[in-house]
Amino acid sequence: MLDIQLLRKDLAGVAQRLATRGVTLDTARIEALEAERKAIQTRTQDLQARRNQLSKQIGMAKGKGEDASALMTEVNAAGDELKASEDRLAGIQDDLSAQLMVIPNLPHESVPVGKDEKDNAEVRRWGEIREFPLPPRDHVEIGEDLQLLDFPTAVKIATSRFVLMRGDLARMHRALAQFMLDTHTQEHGYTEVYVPYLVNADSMRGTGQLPKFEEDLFKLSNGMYLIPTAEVPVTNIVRDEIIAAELLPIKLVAHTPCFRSEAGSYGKDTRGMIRQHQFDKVEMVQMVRPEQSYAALEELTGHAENILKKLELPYRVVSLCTGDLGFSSAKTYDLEVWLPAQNTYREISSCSNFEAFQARRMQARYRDGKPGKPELIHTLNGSGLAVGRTLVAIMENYQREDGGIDIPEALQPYMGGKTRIPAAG
RNA sequence: GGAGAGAUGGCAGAGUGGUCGAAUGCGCCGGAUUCGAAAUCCGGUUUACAGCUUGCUGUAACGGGGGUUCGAAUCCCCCUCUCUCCGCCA
Repeated sequence: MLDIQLLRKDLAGVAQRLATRGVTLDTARIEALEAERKAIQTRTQDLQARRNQLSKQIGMAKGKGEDASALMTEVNAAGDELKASEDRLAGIQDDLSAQLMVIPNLPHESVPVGKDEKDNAEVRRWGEIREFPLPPRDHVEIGEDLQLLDFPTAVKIATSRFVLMRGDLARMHRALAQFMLDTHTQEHGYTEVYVPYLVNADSMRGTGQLPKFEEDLFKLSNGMYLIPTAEVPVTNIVRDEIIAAELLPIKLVAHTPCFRSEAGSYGKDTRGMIRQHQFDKVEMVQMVRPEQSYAALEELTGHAENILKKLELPYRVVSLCTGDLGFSSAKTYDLEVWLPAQNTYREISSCSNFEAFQARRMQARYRDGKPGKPELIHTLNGSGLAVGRTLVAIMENYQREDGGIDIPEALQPYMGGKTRIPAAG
């Protein structure tokens, strides 16, 4: 959520910055609503003040045993107008806040201006792309040949966009999550948290999934939602809290399943594990002082990169352009891992600074100990990493000509010392 | 699932229709005392929003929503959550 004060002060400027995201702000409507709000609110508060004053006098008069009927007549006379004024004000404020809730964040000045993913700016590359003597096979072929990856059975149990893993592949999937968690907690200073996988609507509003993106979520019959990312439960830990300044920055990491309806992605990535309704992810979240959030974004992105480096997977870092930025984000770096079978880089992590956008929705603030009002914190998060896609990347980059898969050295301790998933015999 | 109790400020906990944003205690901040500290004493200490002379004034908020009333923390209705006992259960 944007700061309403900013919209009042510089509506044209806000509209201009939103235009770089391809969003058109109905400034005339907002201006009209805001003008009416101001008039009605002032009027309402004056009427309330008058009523309070008279009611207090009635109380005092009755306390002294005096007749208060004249006062009561007076306060009754203004009753209808007050009620109408209050109702009108509530209506306008609901309308304004509903509009405010669907306005995306303003891009940071360092974000490249562009229309869509084609305008994203590559920041750096890391790692050497392996040469294959024969055309590299994709993870589906590799996994199915090994009989460790099974899509038809998952479809039978559930529906499409689910997967069943067996044996060493299921184990490597688990090992990856453990490896990531250990790295972030032991080397990067994060505290591991275990969180609910179902959340309420308030939490979804807090991080920005609601009200605008309900169709992307799985909603349960009791009104709760399956989390699309650990960002939701983890970030909402600080909702409605005032944090002591010395506790910042807060750095949390969680491993959770993620559930996405993938509405609107029909026909996209239908093959394999790239786009699933259910996938695991290790997510880093930071809550920081505002002046530190951009340094924190670089740091957090580096933490995600570290995982790829340890696994020796080639990747590149991309700064999303204004048109490709997520709803709540002010700036996002995507990490894209090399997938040899697709002969391209594919997103494996997304690291974002939300500035105060989520904090304002969540009323997540901190206090310095200095006098004055508590201030909104800044929130960040990033995948560290998407576990399923990391598994895909390993399968494809570490595939052997005999059909087996080498296990990256960093992962071997988590696989009981095994160095390879052997070819099917 | 059955029975009961409850939800008030950072915490504990009073308050059952009127000058209550809310006693008291703890905590926290400032000051006094002290060589310094503890103890003690004094003062301060919620948040959001609005208006304008930016420091004041006003409005709202006692789990959430609705209602009664001139006036609601207090009365009524609905919802949510928490706790205790019993049952069931990973």
